[in-house]
Amino acid sequence: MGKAGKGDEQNLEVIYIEAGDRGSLLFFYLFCFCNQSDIIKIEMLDINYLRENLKEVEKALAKKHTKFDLEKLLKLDDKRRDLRQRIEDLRALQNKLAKEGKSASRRTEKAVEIKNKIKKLEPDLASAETTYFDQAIKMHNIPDKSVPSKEQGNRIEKTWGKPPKFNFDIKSHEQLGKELDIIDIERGVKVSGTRFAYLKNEAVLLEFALVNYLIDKLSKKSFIPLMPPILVKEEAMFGTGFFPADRSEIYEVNPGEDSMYLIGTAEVPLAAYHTNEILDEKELPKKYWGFSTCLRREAGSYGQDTKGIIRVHQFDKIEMFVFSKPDESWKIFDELVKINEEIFQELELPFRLVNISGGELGAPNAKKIDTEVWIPSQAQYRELTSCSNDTDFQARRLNIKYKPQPSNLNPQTLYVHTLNDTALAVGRTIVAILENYQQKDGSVLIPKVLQKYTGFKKISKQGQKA
RNA sequence: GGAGAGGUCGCAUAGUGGCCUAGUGCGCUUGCUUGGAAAGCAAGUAUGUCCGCAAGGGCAUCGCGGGUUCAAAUCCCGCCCUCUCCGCCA
Repeated sequence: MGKAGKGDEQNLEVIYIEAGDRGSLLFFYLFCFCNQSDIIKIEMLDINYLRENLKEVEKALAKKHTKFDLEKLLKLDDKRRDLRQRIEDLRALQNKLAKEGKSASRRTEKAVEIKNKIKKLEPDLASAETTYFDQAIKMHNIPDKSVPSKEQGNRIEKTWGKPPKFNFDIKSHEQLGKELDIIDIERGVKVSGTRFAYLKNEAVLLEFALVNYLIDKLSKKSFIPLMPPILVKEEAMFGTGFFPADRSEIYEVNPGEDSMYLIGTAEVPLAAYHTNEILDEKELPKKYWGFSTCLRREAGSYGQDTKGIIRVHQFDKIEMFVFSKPDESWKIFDELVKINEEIFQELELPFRLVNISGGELGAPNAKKIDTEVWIPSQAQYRELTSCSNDTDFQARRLNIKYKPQPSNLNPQTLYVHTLNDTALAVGRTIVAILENYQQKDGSVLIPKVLQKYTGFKKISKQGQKA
């Protein structure tokens, strides 16, 4: 139910329609109110940490493209804290009186007075919570020290391999796809509209070969395989940070009826897998990989990548997702990037690692390393995979914790850290293979590591397998 | 799509306005006992937040949110979720 919808036009519209259907404006207000108070309980950020490290946090957030008024946030916190304390004191008194009064079994003037005082203060607290929440929800994760600022821009951390040299006029993947009869964009558009395509013949086999190659690879690294649902509830979208920020990217199914959302990445159901759980420390880090079809509206990207299948509404992806202890997450981050490197080294595709600057970092990310692979027809490196450490940002919203083992006297639960990393964006990898492995005669060789999975070594014009 | 049932501590259950500061059983932890184990016995067994050096204490949470009341797990309203049966179906 419109949980993350506060201040979101699209969502308000949905609510309004529903309210109209039932012909009640009152319903509309009730609906909105329930909306917020439900999630308002989530502590989206560590306000005490922020309070104690204000300067540091300010400095880190300055790397970002958005400005944050931390002073205001702290003031709003002070206000709700104060009101909460006053109400709690009154309640303590009320509870005491109720206990004393049970024998008397009758109302006293003092009890009524306290009751009324509380009733008067409660709306104030509710609005203070709401104001605080509205401010807090806009906060981004705090970028790591190693993240370049917006001004510095993305930083290339490493380059591997060299772009291939061709002694003939190269073709783009859409050209190759059409001539080899393995990618059918025209009919994709006919059936589903722009940014849809059919894979056909060897491209289909190549897709499954890539997937199988990766399953083998990840199985050796003790990841737990998951086939997640691709339709999720709003809580999952909110918890992973896609709502409210990237709402326009998400397909909604039967608005107002089912209000389900199609995932743009398996990250969403993988992250939400442990929602509201306290994990056993001994099991951490918990590493998963999930295969899913991903659906994205690509709203506002009209001019970009209009040709080919680099940017489409639907594609398949294998995503790695890790729940870790806070002090291990950066080590795991490096391990994940290492896997990205290994994969492209084995596929023998030239790539570079890019440390994404604060200017482009998503709200949940503390750091992000993209792996960009050389795309010959564009004569540039393009993003194929993306590894992020979201630290406790998602864990807070999804309420995923663990209890530290050395059960000292007062073992408090802590939020886990979450990391997500594309293991394989199947469509874009096919693009990279087609273009980098193309031959003068218009055929395409298959990377050695994949040949045992495809069963053929070459895709050629007649559709003959070599 | 039609008809019903239900959501209480990790699990299972009790609880229909104040003896609930949520009982009991199981599980788990620790201790006693033992050559060791089992059994037995004893104690403990949630989360959040606030105050406090700590010990400890306040408040909230019985699916969620409102309402009634001096007092709500319990009564009223709305919502969410789960399950069962019938129908349809890969």
